[in-house]
Amino acid sequence: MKRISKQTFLKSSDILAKEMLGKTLWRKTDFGLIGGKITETEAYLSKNDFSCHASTGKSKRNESMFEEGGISYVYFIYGCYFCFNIVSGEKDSGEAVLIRALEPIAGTEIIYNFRNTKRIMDLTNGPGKLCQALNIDKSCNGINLITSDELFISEPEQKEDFEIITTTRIGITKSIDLPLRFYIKGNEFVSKKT
DNA sequence: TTATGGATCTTCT
DNA sequence: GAAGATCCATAAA
Repeated sequence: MKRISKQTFLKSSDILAKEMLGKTLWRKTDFGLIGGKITETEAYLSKNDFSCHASTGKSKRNESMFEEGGISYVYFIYGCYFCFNIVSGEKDSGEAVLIRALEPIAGTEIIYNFRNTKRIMDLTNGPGKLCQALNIDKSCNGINLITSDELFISEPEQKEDFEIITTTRIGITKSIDLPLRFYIKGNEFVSKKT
């Protein structure tokens, strides 16, 4: 399978967020390889975006967000869940793309091991859910998504055309008016429509 | 079918 | 000590 070039990840997060739609996210587990098509993303910008974790400066928690594009940023939230981000832009810019939803395309039976639901729709349609589904935790923070075999991204097997819906982000309390959430039109594996 | 609140931990103030 | 880029069970209508 064909990996994404490093140049792609060096773009700014609002552009990268749209380009990640339709790409495939892979995760190696003890039970086999899991793959999913990225159906929903959100961009977090380095400037004038106060809901971005990097907006308050570098800290122990968000330091991998300041790496250069192509590194993973995983953090723990609300006491129970992880969220998975792809760092974008140049080193020290402090921006990232949050992956909010996937469509399972490989190793679906393995995902059922990690997720306690029977409905395929509920396996990966949310940031916390897809981290459970792919067994992503804090140990996945700071992984190089271009070179790693544990966690990486590839071009889809078949190119397909789809329309991108642009809307506002979910679950934040600052900079809520910015149109930085993107998803594939008509796809059922998104966390929320409209 | 929609609305609400609890779970539960890391980080920063 | 409080807030947070969430999820799910339970309650109400």
